[in-house]
Amino acid sequence: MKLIPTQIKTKKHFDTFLVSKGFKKTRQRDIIAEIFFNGPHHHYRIEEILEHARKLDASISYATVYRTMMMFVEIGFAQQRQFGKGQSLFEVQGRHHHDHLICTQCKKIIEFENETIEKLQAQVAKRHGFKMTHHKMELYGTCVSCQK
Amino acid sequence: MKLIPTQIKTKKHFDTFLVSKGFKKTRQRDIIAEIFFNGPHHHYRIEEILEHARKLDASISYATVYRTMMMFVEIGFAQQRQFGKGQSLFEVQGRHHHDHLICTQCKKIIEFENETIEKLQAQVAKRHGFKMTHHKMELYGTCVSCQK
DNA sequence: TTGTACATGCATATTATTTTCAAATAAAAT
DNA sequence: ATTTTATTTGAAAATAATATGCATGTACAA
Ligand SMILES: [Mn+2]
Ligand SMILES: [Mn+2]
Ligand SMILES: [Zn+2]
Ligand SMILES: [Zn+2]
Repeated sequence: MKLIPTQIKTKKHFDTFLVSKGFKKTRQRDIIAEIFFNGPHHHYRIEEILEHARKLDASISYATVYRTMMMFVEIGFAQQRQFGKGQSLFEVQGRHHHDHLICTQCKKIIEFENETIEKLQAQVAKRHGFKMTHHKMELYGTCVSCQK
Repeated sequence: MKLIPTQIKTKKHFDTFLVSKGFKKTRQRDIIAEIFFNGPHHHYRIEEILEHARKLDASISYATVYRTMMMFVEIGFAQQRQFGKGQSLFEVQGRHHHDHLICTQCKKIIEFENETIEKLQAQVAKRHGFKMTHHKMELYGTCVSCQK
């Protein structure tokens, strides 16, 4: 069993993708990709990308951010996640698989990996005859700072 | 460490609850509770309850089913779940804790428990200083029959 | 019975997402 | 550089799920 280390998707990859598939490089896509791929954290709402984008170009619309994020997902450059209710969050594709710890108070998100749990999940699926494609594991609670 | 076996909530409990809290016993609540607590499976959409309810009383409204299900959740008689997108599913509260295997093809839901995974999840949370309140674990894939 | 607070049904509001379409524009063709 | 064209955009509207306001109806206590 070998693991091909999945390449982390970057803005440069996206630029290349656009050209190679005959899509157009636009000011809007450039700004959105810059924020999404090189921004300070890993879990963006469409609204947050929009806010940041508008600081660079006040005319950018929600629809364009929406469509660009959907394109990222479509072409495998982003993962779309739903934690609880509320809006979807998007994160860059290609980093190591991980799950999430979520503070219900301050909404802080901590990523973690646990190989043992992953193996047990695969076992459970197999035991029920499932061909597992993916899973979702979220641990909810209060983070250290919110406990004070 | 002892476990007080949580009592499975029943329609009878609900009837008692209504009386004890001064809420009214109505034809609508009776029908909805009957379907929810004594129906043939464990994961109901509001729309499904509504359909069944209307066979017994054609005038029952979506709003009433909605509010009744919300009441069940509010008073701890139901759990509300969101698998992927789409509508919420509701299941009776008080059965043993479990997680879910979901067939992405036929939407079949299989429940499972895995004590080892639960312990490891608690460990992960603790290691990050989290006071974990609950978690969500869903394994997605194709079930036996859908693999043929 | 009758009074009244609670519950219901209908309509409408919210929230997040998705699509439509005329106008704008990137990139190819002159 | 100018024209052509197909793609992309922004604004608005459509959709989908959830949630609420309000006039009317009803359970149930008096
Ligand atoms: Mn993440
Ligand atoms: Mn279940
Ligand atoms: Zn916190
Ligand atoms: Zn299936």
